[in-house]
Amino acid sequence: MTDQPRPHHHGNLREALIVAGLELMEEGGPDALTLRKCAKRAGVSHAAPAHHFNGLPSLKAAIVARGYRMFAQTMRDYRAAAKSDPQAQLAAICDGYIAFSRQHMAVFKFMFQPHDLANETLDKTTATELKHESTASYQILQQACAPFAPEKTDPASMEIMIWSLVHGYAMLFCNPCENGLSPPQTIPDFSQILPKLKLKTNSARK
Amino acid sequence: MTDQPRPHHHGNLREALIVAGLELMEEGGPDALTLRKCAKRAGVSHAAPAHHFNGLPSLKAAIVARGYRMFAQTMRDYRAAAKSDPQAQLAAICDGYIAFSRQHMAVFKFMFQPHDLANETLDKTTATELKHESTASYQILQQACAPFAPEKTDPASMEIMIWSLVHGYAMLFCNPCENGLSPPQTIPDFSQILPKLKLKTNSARK
DNA sequence: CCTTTTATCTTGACACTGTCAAGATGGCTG
DNA sequence: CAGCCATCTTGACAGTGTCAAGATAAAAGG
Repeated sequence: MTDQPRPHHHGNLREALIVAGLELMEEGGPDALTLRKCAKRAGVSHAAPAHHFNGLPSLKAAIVARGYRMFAQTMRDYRAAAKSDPQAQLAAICDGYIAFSRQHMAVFKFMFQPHDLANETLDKTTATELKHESTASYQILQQACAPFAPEKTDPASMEIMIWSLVHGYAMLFCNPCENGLSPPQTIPDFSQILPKLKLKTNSARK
Repeated sequence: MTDQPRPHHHGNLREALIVAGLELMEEGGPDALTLRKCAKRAGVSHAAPAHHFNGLPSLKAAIVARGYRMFAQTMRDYRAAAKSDPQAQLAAICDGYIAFSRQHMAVFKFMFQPHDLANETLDKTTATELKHESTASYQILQQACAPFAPEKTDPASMEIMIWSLVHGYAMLFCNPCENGLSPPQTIPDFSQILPKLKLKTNSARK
């Protein structure tokens, strides 16, 4: 009942601002993300965020980093629930990839939307956070692709092919089908597309 | 010499605003695109654009539409310079796709970045323009993919697979390799990736 | 030729944004 | 207890999109 509205020290403002930003984006699209609105939603003055993020781009980067964390976790969950053979593992990760893009479309769009950030204008915490979470996500995909890289070839080639495929596919659903390169009528399920690659494990013969 | 600065009637303000917007975006990134700056660059008062675009989203949509036009033209040029067999035609279109994404990276990123637009807030001219140019682009890809769709299957399946692949690949280069899902070291050329699909024409046997 | 209409642009204003500077608050270390 | 320092507030500024009202000039109609 002691309703002192603001204890002056929020306690965990940085975190609160990130989740406020996520909420705002899910509710009103990317342009609804605003420093002042985040501050208000966190119950804090309009200039408070400046002490945790060196500007709006840094807050955006932190949100993207948070998105990567959720993204990686989704893929891990799907992977854990699948069989252990390489095909099933890769398919599971792709399913997780696409599932995340549907469930958290706003964040997903925002994550892979090319911002002006990534410059050196980010505060160090956010920059390292972003780097860490994004490489963690990529490594999950990388591990799943490794069994399919033909011997004597750069595994990156296979990674990029699969990554391109699933990412491009996920991106197709991000536009409301009215503008942009909207595909014709119905889009086949990804489970019908991945097998077209006819992937073979490199150690299957051994 | 009769330097009357503004003839009050610009003559072709809509067009001038679009190219101004394209320039601004190439120079300073997506966030540098501003109604007022476009107006100033076109030599016009800050509220003039409102008479040609019903708000900033519409101007953005018009710029995207212009991007699609250049995009389609690039693919047509590449296609025209290639051999006439289906493999070469498809490869050429993919090369054009990727070439455009490199040469006009700012616009390319902007085109495929999910905006809040596409809503019904667009003025009719811009909306139909956008729809027209984007479907024209997709049809080019569609035609090139058609020969490879296995009979008795929905050709959309093959289109989407190839589209996903080339689009995802092109997207990989849009981030300055510091943030986002940056791939490891070196990225193989797309000419090494497309053949992995081992595409066969459906009428080759006939 | 003159008048009326209409498209086009200007001016001014408003609320909102990000960002900076300066001060207030309160927990922490010494 | 004193002082420090991270944290937050207040106030201000330039820049933004958007709206309303008026000015301008080209076109249309007699």
